[in-house]
Amino acid sequence: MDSDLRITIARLARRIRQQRVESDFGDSQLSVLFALKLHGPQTLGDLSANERVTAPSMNRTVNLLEAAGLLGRTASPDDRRKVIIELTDAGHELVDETRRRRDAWFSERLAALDADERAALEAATPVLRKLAQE
Amino acid sequence: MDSDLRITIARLARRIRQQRVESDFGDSQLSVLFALKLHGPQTLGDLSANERVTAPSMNRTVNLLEAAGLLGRTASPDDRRKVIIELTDAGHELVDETRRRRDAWFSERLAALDADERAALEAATPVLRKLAQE
DNA sequence: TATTGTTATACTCTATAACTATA
DNA sequence: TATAGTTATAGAGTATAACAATA
Repeated sequence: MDSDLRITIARLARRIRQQRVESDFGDSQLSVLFALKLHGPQTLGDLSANERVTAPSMNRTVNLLEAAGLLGRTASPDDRRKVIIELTDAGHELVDETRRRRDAWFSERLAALDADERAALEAATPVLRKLAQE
Repeated sequence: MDSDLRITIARLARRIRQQRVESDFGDSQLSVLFALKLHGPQTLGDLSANERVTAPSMNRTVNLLEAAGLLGRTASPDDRRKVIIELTDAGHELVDETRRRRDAWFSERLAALDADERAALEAATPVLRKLAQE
């Protein structure tokens, strides 16, 4: 039963990811933009730790996003080894728009459920969030 | 609220994926092996359709798995354009072992939940599965 | 002609190892 | 020396376009 839920989650996540509009950025890029939107400016180390990705990997993603004009780097005033990364206005806009787009597919699916099914999902959401933490 | 659940699922799937032992194969490779274990021998077209991946992409994954000795190709007797793909004994074994390993992390998390939380997950599992389909 | 599988090519995301600059 | 970030390089997974073999 455990693996039943585990596999179901993996498959659903895959289906969500596949709902990608042509002009969308990749999952990792969006995930970084969302993290910056939610938690504000962060160093590269913060980002890589929170996304659980190596620093070089995060650096590469940040490079792409910077080239796309969605975020900016500024040296930290107190420790010049550190680099503060924050969203540009375009970055903020893209997050908002992307969220709307990604929700569309998922909302349609939810709308097709009955009240009991939706209630079950609502009750499970905080538990799933707890599992995802740490 | 919709996007809350959607993002939670994406994050949890990511956490599960990260619980990967060094010797593990990638998600896509495992997913193919699991599909073959569950539904038996299939053509490349079947696999790519069910995994919702293009044929060249699936072909590449199948090549890696074949080279690793986990599955084999045989020409279909009735239509020689088709190629039947099936698990080798080593493939079957690997699926069984991998399932045990992957469950370990997830089971630990589930064990830390209380009865209500587990009940909420159990109730939500069929709904999540429904969302993941088609 | 249409379908099935394959090869060629390219891009994203990931990693490890080695390097630079700062503390 | 240690830490923060970066560059170099490599491998997996994805895609589209073009091709071969078979129907």
